[in-house]
Amino acid sequence: MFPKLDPILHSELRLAVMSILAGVSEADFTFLKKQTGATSGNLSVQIDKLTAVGYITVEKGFKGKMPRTTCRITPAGQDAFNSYVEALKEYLSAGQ
Amino acid sequence: MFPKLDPILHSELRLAVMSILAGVSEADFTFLKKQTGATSGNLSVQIDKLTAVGYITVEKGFKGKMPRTTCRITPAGQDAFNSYVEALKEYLSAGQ
DNA sequence: TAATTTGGTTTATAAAATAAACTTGTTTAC
DNA sequence: GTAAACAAGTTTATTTTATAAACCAAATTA
Repeated sequence: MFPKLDPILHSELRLAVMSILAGVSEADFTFLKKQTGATSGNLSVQIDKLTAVGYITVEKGFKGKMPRTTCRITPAGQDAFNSYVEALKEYLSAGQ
Repeated sequence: MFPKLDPILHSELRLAVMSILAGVSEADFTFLKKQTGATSGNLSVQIDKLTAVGYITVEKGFKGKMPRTTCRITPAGQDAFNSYVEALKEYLSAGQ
């Protein structure tokens, strides 16, 4: 009845990051930080976790002289996000 | 952009319990255990948490000689559940 | 050149989820 | 009648997580 929710996605900040990345081709660290309102430390940790499971890729480069960390969702990440949305619907459609 | 998700509801088992209780007038411990597939210990703890914040009420009685724990959602619990669903939609509707 | 800001990472702490162990009482088998 | 198994939970302990605090290096500004 209740499908298991992917623990990687069932996290407020990681879900917000994935939600943003699902809608754009790429987003950098500072953009994600502004959009989510997260602290740098928390965002850094959660980006690492999403990278570790292959849901996003991280590219480090420079914008002028300043470091820039660019994130992109992977096909596996898109699939996982879609599945998570479907699974959640089972929970939210109570009593229907 | 991303609303804060109620941490009490953003938990797989508590959300499943609330989802069930949102659809019925009452449900007892063993029913919730079967439907969710949770262990007794975990279910007991999560029911306590939902009770502590006033999202559900618990009534202890007997069915014959056996103890019976009956749970019901409160109006505050219904409101919180509805708000949580709305908040989650903001996260799930990525790129739309 | 000193202070501040940017863009992060690493480490520490607090909170949560979960499972394992235990309790109390009941039913069933011998 | 009593020992074993089961029902319905609770309590406690352990493992993960989430989050914040502290830190760092380089760049910019005063």
